[in-house]
Amino acid sequence: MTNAALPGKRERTKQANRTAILVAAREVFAELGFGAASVRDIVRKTDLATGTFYNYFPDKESVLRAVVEEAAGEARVRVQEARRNGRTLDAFVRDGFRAYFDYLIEDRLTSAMLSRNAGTIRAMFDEPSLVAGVEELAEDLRAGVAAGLIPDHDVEYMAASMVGAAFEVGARMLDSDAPDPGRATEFVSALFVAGLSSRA
Amino acid sequence: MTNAALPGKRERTKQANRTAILVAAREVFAELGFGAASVRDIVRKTDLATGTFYNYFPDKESVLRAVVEEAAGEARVRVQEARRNGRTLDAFVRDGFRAYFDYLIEDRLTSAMLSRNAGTIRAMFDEPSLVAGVEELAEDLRAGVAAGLIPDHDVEYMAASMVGAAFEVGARMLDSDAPDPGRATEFVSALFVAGLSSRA
DNA sequence: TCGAAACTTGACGCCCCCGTCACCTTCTGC
DNA sequence: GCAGAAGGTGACGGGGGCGTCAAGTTTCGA
Repeated sequence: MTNAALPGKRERTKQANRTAILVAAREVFAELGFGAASVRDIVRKTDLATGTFYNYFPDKESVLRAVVEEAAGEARVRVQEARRNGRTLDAFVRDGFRAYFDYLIEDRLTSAMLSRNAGTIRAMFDEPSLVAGVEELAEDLRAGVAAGLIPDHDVEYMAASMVGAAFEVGARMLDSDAPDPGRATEFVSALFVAGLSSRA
Repeated sequence: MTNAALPGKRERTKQANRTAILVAAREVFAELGFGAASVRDIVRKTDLATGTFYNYFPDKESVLRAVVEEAAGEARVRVQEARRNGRTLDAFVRDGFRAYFDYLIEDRLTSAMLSRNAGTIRAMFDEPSLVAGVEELAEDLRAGVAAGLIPDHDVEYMAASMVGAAFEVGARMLDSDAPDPGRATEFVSALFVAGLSSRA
């Protein structure tokens, strides 16, 4: 009866518990918002006991950190990979937005949790980059500028406006009955390709 | 000794208390976030007693409603007025953004409170318009389209991306040591004027 | 097979918040 | 100047969260 993975039961349970907490936390934070959520709310969505929670995380905030790290990490990786392949301004912009919108749709719960708590996350992790990936976009933009792909304008504001627009348009897209990432991508891409290239 | 306003003392005190609660609440919500804030946190910032709070508002949520209504109302009025005067696409866009960025700087505490709790507010008032004024912008854009001022594209996404970009760029602007609304306005305006007019 | 180590459990003590309400102070109109 | 109304006050009962820890259960390795 050892049709399980290689690691011993001990290890597997640990992993499962940790994951259960993370999953429950994501739900709770999405529904109630971080501030209103309690450790007990999370534990209740789990079949663990209160005490067990504290074997895995010292407090509510740490769980948020873990949840956000996981989620934002995934989103950023995808978007960044998509962008890396762009050989033209158009591709760079379009592929990045597309990856982002696709992710929003793929993991609605996580994106709901992130947008619900964006303000808190911003305030908590003083690297605002973590939340929105603004800093990384800025990096990529700088690289693009250096490569002559992108006109040299205020990169900070460029990144900020792209992230802001994507966030808000993404929220609208998710609100609709039949989210269409293609349309969202098309809209935002056209906007920025024109807006960025036409600068004096 | 009646050098006060016309209304009786009773009335004046009522007004003062209500305002004191609103002011305290704004601070508390900005610092702690709505979810983590308690009615007592608010009351403590005031020289009123717990019971008094409940003479003015039935609960925490109502205060948030009042605070947001006040704040968002002010911001929207300004932005809308600025936009109304725009006779060209350029003026419409530029004046609106300028009014928004000016307001951010003028009332930092309120804007901090709004951005800190944007997610909660969105979730709480199902009219997302209240928060961001997206709907109103969309209205204005529609009017602009009808008047031939603005090219006819997806107005919803147009509004969403403008609001999102303004929000994010505004946040960046406030982060800097010497916030420059002129620069922010210039950047975002150029982006959207180009982006919006160049559509096929 | 068995004993020790690893982990889980949930009750416990402490703390704080909620909304109320009987009592007191202040204002107002006569 | 006074009586009654309006409004302020803060202690109170009830509820629930927090983090801990002694006792119980499971896993592991020899």
